[in-house]
Amino acid sequence: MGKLEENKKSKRASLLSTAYDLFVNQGFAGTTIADIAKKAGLAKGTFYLYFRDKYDLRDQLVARKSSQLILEAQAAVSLYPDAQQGFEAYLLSMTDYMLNYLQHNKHLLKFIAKNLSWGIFRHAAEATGDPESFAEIYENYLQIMKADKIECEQPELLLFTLIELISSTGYSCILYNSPASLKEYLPYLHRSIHQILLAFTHPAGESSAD
Amino acid sequence: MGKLEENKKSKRASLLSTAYDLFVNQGFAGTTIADIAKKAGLAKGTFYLYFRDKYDLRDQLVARKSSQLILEAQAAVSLYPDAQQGFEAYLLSMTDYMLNYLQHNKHLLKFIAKNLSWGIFRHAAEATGDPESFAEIYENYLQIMKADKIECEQPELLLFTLIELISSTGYSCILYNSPASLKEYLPYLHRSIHQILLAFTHPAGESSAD
Amino acid sequence: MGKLEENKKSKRASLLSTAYDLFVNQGFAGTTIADIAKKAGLAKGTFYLYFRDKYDLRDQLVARKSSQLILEAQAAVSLYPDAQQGFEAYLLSMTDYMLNYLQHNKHLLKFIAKNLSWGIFRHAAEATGDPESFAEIYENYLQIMKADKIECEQPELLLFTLIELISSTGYSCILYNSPASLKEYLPYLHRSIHQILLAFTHPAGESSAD
Amino acid sequence: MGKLEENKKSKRASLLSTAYDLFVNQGFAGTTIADIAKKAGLAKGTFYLYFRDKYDLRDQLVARKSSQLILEAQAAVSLYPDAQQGFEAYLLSMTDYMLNYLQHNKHLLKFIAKNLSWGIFRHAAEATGDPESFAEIYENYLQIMKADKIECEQPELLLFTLIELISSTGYSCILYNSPASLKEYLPYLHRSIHQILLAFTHPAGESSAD
DNA sequence: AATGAATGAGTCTTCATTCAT
DNA sequence: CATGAATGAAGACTCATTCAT
Repeated sequence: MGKLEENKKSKRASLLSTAYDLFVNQGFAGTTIADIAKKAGLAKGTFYLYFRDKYDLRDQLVARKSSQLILEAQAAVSLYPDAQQGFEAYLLSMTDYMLNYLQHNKHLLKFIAKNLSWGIFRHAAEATGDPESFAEIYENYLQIMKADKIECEQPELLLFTLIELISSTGYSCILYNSPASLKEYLPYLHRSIHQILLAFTHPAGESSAD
Repeated sequence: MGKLEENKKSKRASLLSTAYDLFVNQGFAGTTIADIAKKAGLAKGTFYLYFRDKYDLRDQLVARKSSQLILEAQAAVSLYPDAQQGFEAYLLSMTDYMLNYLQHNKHLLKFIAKNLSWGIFRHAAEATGDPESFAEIYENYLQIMKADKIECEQPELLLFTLIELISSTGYSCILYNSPASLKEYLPYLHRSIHQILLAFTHPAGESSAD
Repeated sequence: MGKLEENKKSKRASLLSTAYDLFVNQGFAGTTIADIAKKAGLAKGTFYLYFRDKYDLRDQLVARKSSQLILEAQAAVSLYPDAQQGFEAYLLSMTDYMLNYLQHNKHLLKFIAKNLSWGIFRHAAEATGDPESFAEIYENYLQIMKADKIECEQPELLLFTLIELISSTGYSCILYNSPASLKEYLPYLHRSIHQILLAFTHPAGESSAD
Repeated sequence: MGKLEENKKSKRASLLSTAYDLFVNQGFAGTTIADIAKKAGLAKGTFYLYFRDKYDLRDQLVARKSSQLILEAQAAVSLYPDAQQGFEAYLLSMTDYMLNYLQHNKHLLKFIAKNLSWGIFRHAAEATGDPESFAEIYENYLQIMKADKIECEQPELLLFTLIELISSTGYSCILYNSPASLKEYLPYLHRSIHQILLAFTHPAGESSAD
């Protein structure tokens, strides 16, 4: 019983991770269900016991991988002394960590960026095997904001703005080196993030910036 | 001779506009070369006389449509009294115009956003039937900046940053109403743009902002 | 024990009637074992405890439904004053009753007609849950013939001829209105039946017809 | 040009005859498009250039084969001295010829009988490569009737009745020997045909029979 | 230059059946 | 007896691309 449940879970996980490998190496369109099933050591028909279709699998994967990346970044960054300096330092460290990671995993970047959208992210993150992911990410984020005594009326919109900016500019710089390499662009991205923070927050003890 | 040249041009244009209609209504994957050729009144094989393949066509189309939208926005906005107030006012007007337009042309938004990248944009814009488009857009932009006596070391990076931010957040708000509707998000987008400007420019007679 | 036996019987019956509903509504090929089992509240594997395969089920069903229709017709018709007038009147009433019924149950017609054959009919009718059906039908038929003092050397061949004629022409008229509607064709069918009777029987006190 | 047209026609014919062989030997469901194409020496995709789908092919085939059988029978029978004796003799000869033929081509019988219906017959026969077939058959039939000076108000319904009776009883007798072998049943079928003729016709110089 | 018939690899999906629990 | 997860063969159909005409 417990055995069976576990078995199912492991098969699902196997399918998921196998598919990820293939998507990332051969592209979404270039990967067939047969490929996935075969490499996962399952029958093709079994695939459809776990996912409605190829697209269902993709969306779950995008949300899952995005969450993982952010969570990993949060975990790694929490150890940086720099990142302890406050909310902004934390955000910049996160940005650097993630973009650096993506620069070394261009396939992941391609996969995520082409398919990610805030909606899918929230929805799928909630509807999936890791329903806690998004909540966890958001909790961490709020907590650090609070620890720094930052007032922000729309923390979600701020996060959204940052994620969209970072991922879309990162996509272009890393994948096409256009209009600049990541290295060249990063300072400007940092400054932009700094400024956007000002647009959304009332730093402790001050009135609205600008 | 001139006739023949014209003939070719008109066929190419026909293919392009037909393909756009179909991509926008049935999606890229849902549109076949046969569909395009038939609707354009040409034989399937003829398609390959004008485009290397389906992807070539798409990329040219994305660049073309993006340019058109921006050029149209520039033209329209140049008539606004508001937009005459300076560089920032101009950018905000442009933003409003384009997002409003996209909100009423969601298919265009979908098509552009999924496939647009700064690289493709620059490259294809240059390599295409309207080779002047990108240059023209950029010229206008620089001119207005100059007219407002704004100093900016990296005007291209600024433009890039703005376009990426606007299009990626717009995509989510318009198409998914997530995390907020466009109407709700717009004030924050405006503020973000304002702040990003500060990050990139030295307004006349001042030292670096922040 | 008796309980258990009953249980099995009821499951079998449930499978049978569920399958019939589905076959009739979605067609034989359009119905899966999974559909049947699910709707019957049983597991897929259980199906195979009761039927050898999908075809076994179908054949049993065809025979069962055909028998039911004829038995029902016999029962209904036995109450008609008309049908008391003799063997021919009885056959014509039966014909009308059945064709009328099938006209209002086209799905049944389709299902039966496509799959019925005298062989399956006899065999399956005997091998099935209602092994008496065919015998019962045939008994009734013989009895009425006898009551009318009709001599017939090959009553089974007569019945066969009539059933085949009625069902195949009925199929076409009802389902396709081709070459005529049932209403238009019925008079001719009646006449044909009348004539076929003459071909097979020696009405009391006469020598061979024609 | 003429070459190409011919080429297409021969491919279509090849597909048709190949499919027939396979359907008849492996059954309709047991034959795949791949089988057909391969055996016809064409690519799988080519099949779909000539037929909408498997069912389209089947229907055309059924109509074609039925027509061929009848036309062949008409041609063969026209040489019989017996068949010159009049309309009834002609019909009986036709019946014998066709049933005899089918007894030696049980696969054809199976294929035709399971799928034939008067509607498909007329429609497909008209819509197909041999648009004259049905018309031709019917012409012959009318002509012989006329030559024998037979009056018949509904010649089409008569033909329909006969075809349905002959094919459905033949099916059972030949394929299942049930309720009798063809040999045993044939005399009764003859008598039935004779009688049905009487039901539909006013033989020259007489009033309605019976 | 233009055509469109031909290709055939590739796609997703279905489903009867088995078997470990 | 009953289950339903797993199977995997099988199938129909698509379509970007090529090439002989």
